[in-house]
Amino acid sequence: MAAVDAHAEELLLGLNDQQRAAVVHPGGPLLVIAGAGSGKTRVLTHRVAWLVRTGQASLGEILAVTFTNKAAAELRERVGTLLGRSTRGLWVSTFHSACARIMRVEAERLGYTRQFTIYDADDAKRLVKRVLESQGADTRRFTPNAVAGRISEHKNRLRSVEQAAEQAAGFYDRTIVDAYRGYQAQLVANNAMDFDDLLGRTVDVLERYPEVRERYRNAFRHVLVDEYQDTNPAQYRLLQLLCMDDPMHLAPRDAGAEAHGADPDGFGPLAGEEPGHRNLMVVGDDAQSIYGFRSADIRNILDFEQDFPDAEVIRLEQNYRSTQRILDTANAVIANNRDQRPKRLWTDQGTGDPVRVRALPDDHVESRWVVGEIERLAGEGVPLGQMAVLYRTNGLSRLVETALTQADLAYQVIGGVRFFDRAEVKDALAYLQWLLNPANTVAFARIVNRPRRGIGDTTVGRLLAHAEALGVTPLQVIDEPAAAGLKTAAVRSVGRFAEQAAELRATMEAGATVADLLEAILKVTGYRAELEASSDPLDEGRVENLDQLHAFAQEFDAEDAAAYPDEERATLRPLDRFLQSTALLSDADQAEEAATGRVTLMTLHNAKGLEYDAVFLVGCEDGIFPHSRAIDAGELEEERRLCYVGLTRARKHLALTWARRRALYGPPQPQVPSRFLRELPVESLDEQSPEALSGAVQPTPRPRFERDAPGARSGGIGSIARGRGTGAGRSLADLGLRRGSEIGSAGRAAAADAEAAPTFSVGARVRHGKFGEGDVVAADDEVIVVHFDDHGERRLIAGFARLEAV
DNA sequence: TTCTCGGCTCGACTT
DNA sequence: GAGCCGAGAA
Repeated sequence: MAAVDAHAEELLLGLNDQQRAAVVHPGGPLLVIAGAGSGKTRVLTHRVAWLVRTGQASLGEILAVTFTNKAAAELRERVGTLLGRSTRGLWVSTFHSACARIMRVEAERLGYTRQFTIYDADDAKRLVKRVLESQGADTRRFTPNAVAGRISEHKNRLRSVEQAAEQAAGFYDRTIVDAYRGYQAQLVANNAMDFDDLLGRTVDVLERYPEVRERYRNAFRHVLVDEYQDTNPAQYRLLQLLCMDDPMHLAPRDAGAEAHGADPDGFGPLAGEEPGHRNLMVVGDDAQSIYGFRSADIRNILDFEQDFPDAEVIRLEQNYRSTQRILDTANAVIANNRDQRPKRLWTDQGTGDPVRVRALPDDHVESRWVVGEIERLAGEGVPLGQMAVLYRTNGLSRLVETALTQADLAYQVIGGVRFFDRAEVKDALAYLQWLLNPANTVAFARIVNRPRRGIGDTTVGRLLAHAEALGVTPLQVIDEPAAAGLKTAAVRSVGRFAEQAAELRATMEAGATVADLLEAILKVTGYRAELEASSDPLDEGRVENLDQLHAFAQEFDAEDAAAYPDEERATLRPLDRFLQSTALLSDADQAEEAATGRVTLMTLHNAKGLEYDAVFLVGCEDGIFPHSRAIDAGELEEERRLCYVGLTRARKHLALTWARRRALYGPPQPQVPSRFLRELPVESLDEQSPEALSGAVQPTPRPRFERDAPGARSGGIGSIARGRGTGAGRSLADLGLRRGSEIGSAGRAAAADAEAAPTFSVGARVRHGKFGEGDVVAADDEVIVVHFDDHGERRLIAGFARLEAV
């Protein structure tokens, strides 16, 4: 280690032994298991500052990866404070932002231009839909949403189209692979990358081009990763490529037995050895791994020592946030998980108030109770900005918002419909995207008839087909619309659009600022005028949103003009950077600091990494939390970790509520308390809580088998049973199910493999979470009865009784 | 051919 | 409550 002067020693003041050990770690792979509230951000910031101050690395040689842009900004600021100087040159960003930045430089090697567009989930879905339609797939069975999800999973596991095709068995998988192939081709043709591509293509470019790999391996002498428990296989591979010895001979996670690097193009391994710096420090908590649905792999953190030989492991187990009662509660819940690293969190913050559980008669009363408690705590001096209401799904925020409004309390909602996801904002951004990247057909299709210009789906289809046939962009087609086979009316409409596009392109080429270009779009197209002339009261809000976007663009222009010129700036326009930053902003990035004096409402996922004096966890009902689809898919451990995340956000006050009746979609339904409530340790709860738990634990008796009159109860058992009857005589075993199989995981696997999947219906009802003891579900002509076992898990206990002539 | 309207279905978490 | 589809009007 370099000489440690007194100046550097200062950085170690106030750290506990474990934190200090992590900060001064001499080098090589390091895993810091950081329990909730154990000061991991401190460790990360001090580590970066330590590396710089002891001369082990300059700022420009450090890459720090965080989970959100906001966390990145915070990290950067705190490092700046510690060092007492500018942090220019330090790479601190999300995986996606870092990859986007690399791809802006390297994209041309892979057949994209530097102006490539980043597709968000919505854009991706639209493109998937178009591909499915063009391939003649049944989009009712293969919904764009589900298919996009499967494609995303392939990509996050770094499976190429070819690899996915090799593994595909059965009609279902093959349809997915066909969609994957078509979708990927369209992305390239559109000069666009989706979120997964940002990671995957960066891995590609590093694997295929030794000189590129060498450049980035040398550039980052130290790599630090926050929230490591939520990294996916693609991110894991990226870290291998950046840090480890001979990365081309290491097997990526989940790629099967074959080692990577055998590239058909002959790129790949260097002839000689590639020694890596191996300075990889990862920080995380396996108990807080909650992004499995995004293909995060908890094995990354559980298997770190095997993956990175002679790694050092440091545990941070002292919690500086919560009272002992809150920690006991969280510890008791997470103890029900099997797959985890054992740890004992402790605190010296004192016992604290008991945790409270309340059962309320319905969702309205629940909201009012929570708001009443917020008022009470506010009266005791807890600032509103130090209180949060958390829930599993965004839909639960509405009633709490209403109650807060009635009580005249200020609040902010994080998440829900993102600002950048609003239709009018996306329209405006799509204009910008298309002006910059005319190959972007998703943006083109979005804006060509918005505002209405008399260019309908038929015309758009012809234009796109014509462009594809010629191998040109839509921009090159609209100037001669007659060539695409359009009639006079459509020709005139498209002609007007072409004139507007030409005018806007001229404005862009003349070097207009982003804000001015945006303004030109809204004016030239008549977009704003139409909204302003509208009688729809919602359109007023839309105009406001566009004004807000304009203000955002102005702010961007000002900051961008003042920024330090570097290599990236030399080759990219401000508009490029603007679109990139808007594409990668997330909900959590909008969260304002607590000091703003407003109650915060958000999902449990968005609450990761935050803390509040008082936390209310509402909607603790089976089917909501844990979510019915998670129960169905056998993802209870992840739901439990989500619960752990929620509980550990609280410093002093923690309350959990459930409603006996709740109207979520449609009329109010009776609810059952969350199974997680039963895992809370009674010793930590107040005296009223047990009552709230004993409420309705007994399963409600239900008819064992009912067959409704057609249409009497949509989604009911009757509707599932109707219309089946092919594949007679199949047993549970034929369906890949056994007595005691968990509904959903096995059922889904069976459905995926079976050629006869269209008639497979186990879980159709289960997935909606509205079934109970004694319910009957039909699988082809088999009938399966649902029972609760001792653990309260829903399982298939018996499969019998041929269902004849339904 | 485009647009509007009523009836239908379908509902997680997110870079 | 929002998005999609088909029917019918412009």
